[in-house]
Amino acid sequence: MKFTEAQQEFIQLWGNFGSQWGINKTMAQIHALLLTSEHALSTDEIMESLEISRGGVNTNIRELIVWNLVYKSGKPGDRKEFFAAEKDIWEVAKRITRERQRREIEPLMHHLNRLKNVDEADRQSLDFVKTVTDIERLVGKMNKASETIMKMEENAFFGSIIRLLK
Amino acid sequence: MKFTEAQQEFIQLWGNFGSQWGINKTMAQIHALLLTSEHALSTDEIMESLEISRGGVNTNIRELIVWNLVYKSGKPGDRKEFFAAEKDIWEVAKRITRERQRREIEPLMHHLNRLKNVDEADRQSLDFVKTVTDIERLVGKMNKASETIMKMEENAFFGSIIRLLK
DNA sequence: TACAAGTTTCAGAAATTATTGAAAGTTTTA
DNA sequence: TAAAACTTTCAATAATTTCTGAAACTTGTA
Repeated sequence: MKFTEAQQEFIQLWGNFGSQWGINKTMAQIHALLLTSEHALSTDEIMESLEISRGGVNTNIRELIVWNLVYKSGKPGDRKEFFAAEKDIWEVAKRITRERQRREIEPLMHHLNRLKNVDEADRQSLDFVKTVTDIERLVGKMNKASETIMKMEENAFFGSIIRLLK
Repeated sequence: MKFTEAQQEFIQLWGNFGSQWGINKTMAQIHALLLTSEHALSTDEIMESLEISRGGVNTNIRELIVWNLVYKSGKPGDRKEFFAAEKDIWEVAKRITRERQRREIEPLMHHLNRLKNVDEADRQSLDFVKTVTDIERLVGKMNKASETIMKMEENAFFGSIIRLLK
């Protein structure tokens, strides 16, 4: 399989997978394209490569920048903006986790916690509070676990460096 | 806050949260309703409670049954079907994990693996293979971690039982 | 300052996804 | 066996999400 062919498949795959998880398909595709591109690309190059409009590229790139997965990268002697993605997958995962934490987990936790103020005079409330509390614990653990994995990987990285230096 | 009020909020919350994660909103709402209902509900009761059509209830309930989160529960002397949800949150999480594993993670892993057959003569391929391999490792670890959490919880449960028996 | 090059925005169009409701199908009862 | 009670399906419709493209805006250049 040629590289460009594999890259195209990867872009497709990432796009579909992303949209199953509530991430805009085009955003995921642009991310995949930049992730597997040797150098930074201009808006026009992205437009051509993925056959999407200028507006689409712009909107999605900006969102990727908010997620801290993509950054602008100027090219000397060119007035256009070029874009490149963070390439370290563990760093990518860390940033996605961080953003979802901020956008989804924290508000969810907050709402769940509020729901525990249910009037305990109601008979069904005891079970309800237990359910809500269990969900809180579950979400909390899941969240902490993904952080832990990323930290472990960091340590593994340093670990191997240190091993090399010995 | 009254129980019914809290329950309604919970249903709303769960529905919105679900749809952010690629789960049909109505399905998540029905799940939330059953999760916090004392006894099994009929199709008509669900229709009324969530103001959705008969078809909608039927389709989504069937999907919840496929996910193994809800089961049919007959009532003696009544011809209607009643539905109830698995209440143990850790069991719920285990079943969701299992289903996503089957539907999403496995196909993703398979595709990623195939992409590693990229022609290494192409210069960019080396980096590409590294990226794909790293994603595979990441997804694998994430997946294993969620299994581990659920197993730990099981052990904690047995652990406390055993402690009680001593 | 005026023009050119590039970026951003956003109203409307298109595509996708979810929902309804009524007809067809199934099961139970008498 | 027929009718009643209930469930399932799915074409049509509605709601939501995404995308386009051209106008407005911004920035750099001469």
